[in-house]
Amino acid sequence: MSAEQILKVALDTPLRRLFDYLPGDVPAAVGSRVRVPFGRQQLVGVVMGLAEGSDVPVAKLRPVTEVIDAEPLLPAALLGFLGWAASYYHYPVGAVLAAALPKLLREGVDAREAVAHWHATPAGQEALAAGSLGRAPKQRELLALLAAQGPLVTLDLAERLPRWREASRPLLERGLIAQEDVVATAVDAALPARAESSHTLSETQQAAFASLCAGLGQFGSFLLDGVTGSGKTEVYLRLIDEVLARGQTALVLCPEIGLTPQLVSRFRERFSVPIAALHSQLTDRERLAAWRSAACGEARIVIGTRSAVFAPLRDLGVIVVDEEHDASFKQHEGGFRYSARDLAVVRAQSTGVPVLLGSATPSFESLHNVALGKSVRLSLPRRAGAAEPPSLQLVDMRAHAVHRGLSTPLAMAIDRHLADGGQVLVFINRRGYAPTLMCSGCGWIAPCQHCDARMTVHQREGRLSCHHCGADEPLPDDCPRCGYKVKPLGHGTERVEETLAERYPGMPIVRFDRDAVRQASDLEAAIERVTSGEARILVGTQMLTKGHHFPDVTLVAVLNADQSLFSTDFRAAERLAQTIVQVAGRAGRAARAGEVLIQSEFPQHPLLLSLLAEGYAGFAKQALIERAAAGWPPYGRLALLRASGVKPEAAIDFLRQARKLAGTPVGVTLQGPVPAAMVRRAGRHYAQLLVESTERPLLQRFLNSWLPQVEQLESGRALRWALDVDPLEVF
DNA sequence: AGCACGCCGACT
DNA sequence: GTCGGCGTGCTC
Repeated sequence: MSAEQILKVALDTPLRRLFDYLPGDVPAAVGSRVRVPFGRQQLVGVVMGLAEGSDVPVAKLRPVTEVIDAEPLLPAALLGFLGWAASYYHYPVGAVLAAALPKLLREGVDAREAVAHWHATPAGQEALAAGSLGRAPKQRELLALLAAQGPLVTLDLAERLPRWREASRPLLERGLIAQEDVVATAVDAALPARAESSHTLSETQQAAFASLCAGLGQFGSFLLDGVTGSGKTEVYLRLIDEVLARGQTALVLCPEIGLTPQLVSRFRERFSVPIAALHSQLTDRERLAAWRSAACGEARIVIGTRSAVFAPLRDLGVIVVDEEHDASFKQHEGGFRYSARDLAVVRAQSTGVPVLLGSATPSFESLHNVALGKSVRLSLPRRAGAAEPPSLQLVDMRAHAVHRGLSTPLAMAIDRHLADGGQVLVFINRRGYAPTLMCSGCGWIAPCQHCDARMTVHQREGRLSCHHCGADEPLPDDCPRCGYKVKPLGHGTERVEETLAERYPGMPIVRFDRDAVRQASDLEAAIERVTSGEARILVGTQMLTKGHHFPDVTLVAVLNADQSLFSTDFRAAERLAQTIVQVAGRAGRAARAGEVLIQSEFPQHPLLLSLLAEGYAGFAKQALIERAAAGWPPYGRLALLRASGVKPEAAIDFLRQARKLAGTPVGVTLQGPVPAAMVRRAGRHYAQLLVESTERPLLQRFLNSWLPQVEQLESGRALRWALDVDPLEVF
């Protein structure tokens, strides 16, 4: 053992460096949490490394207060992965660790489950032998039980001796029994029984499954490209069963399971092993329990949203990312901005296990990786059973009368499908009654006081609300400028629901949007109304494009496809195509073929034409050629420096100085700074500076040298700024 | 980020 | 006469 070692500790501060500490009385291992003095406070940090010396003068070093974990909390592999994530996203490693750990662990609670064990003390044994406690039968019974069979855990006691807790108190006080916290150690799970499945795999499912099985035990990236209803989940389940049989565990990432408990219940039905679910609706205690369960090897499957990519599974054997195209895998605000999908691939690579990305509408990144040979594409082209794929058709809104947002052909199609007993799904990506409130006299439009945005009309609530900052005010009757009557302009889900209710009196309608569906139970109730056949018309937003199948829906109507057609963002077309294909996939699961009508003012738009003519794959091929020509991702690599300040010019000024610091780097282009698409949001002024490169290493090298300088800028102190590596949106 | 210290207005 | 506003400076 060498001379005293210096501990390199990661702390949850915005400072992008480690802090050096002298060891305390107890040695600390890399990966363990320590409590350390930091200024005037005590913080919990993680030991990232041990060193012989320190660049900091010895006099400034302080000893750690306490070593919290006797064994490393984070195994070396996970710690290395987190460190990689910190460097790739240029975010302080201490803050990355904080994002990866449950709050209670961040605060220093024991990472291991302490289970109370009760036993009879020698004094208790004597008292029992002496026959005392004659007048306290309950106490005597408890003492006898513990003397004969102890130590027993709380759970066992509760089972064997109801109301034992009361009896335990006097015994405890008199020292006749004692309680000892025993910490649960690693669980060595027995190999589970093979899961039974009533499904027979189709030929293509079988082929995909076979390829995946052959890939187990080593890194490999697979794209499971299957249309809605083609049975992707069944392939996941089979693969995971295989992994479990090898004594390994599985990590499944999916978008927003809080609102979609179906996936978790499907896993629970299939597998007998413990499953931990990690999502945003857990309490701190539940999150800690799930984390512990994964860490000790008890949970064999972890299913979770974005942040579950950091879950500490033991013997990880496979990572599955369901709906990998989904934007919710990218954290794009707040602190640590990362892509859980991309990190899943990195984690799989460093762990040496396969990663399976599934989607009916793969992200362009994933398609590109297939083209580069970095990923293997497994296609499930056919729907399970005999169902026909839905037919997509455009409705030219300029060529037909449009009444309250519904064109005549669309309205007639709805009539027809309802008359035939089908269900109709109406998709409009806008909640509220109308996106605008306008004065019919002077043209005044209700603005948000804090954003460069219009207030959305919520008629039923009688409110105006801003969907960007949450501002909320009463709905006025008259124009505040000229006093003339105001009226809602445009259509949202609430208004479409009203229109349909008037057109089809008595026809039950369900609305799916954030206003109508606030929690999981609302969603389940709404889905139940649809699947039971009670509801005939579904109106909703994005919420309708995710996860749920409505087999009796025979018509899908897309009301406003045009919004994204002319967006300045390079990813808008990809998004629109994914949305249309996903919502179209909700229909016609059963014997009846689904019909999909898309209203557009621009039916000649190349994007829509290629999507209709060649489907998502053909559209993607075309759009990828355009991306390549423009140098956008996945061909180029981006980072976006965003800044916001209360003063209008502060953000731009800061970014100008940041750009000046950059000089003229090789292989890297800077664009801007420019005001953000929405300059003012929630009272702050936003601007951004785009950094582009054709090569990821060049971009990384530049950021490594540039960011420390940006950090030193005086002008950055008074405002908020953040770097977004691989941003999803660049407007 | 916290959490100090540090100098100028309205209150018991 | 104090309580407290948030400006700037530091944290191994």
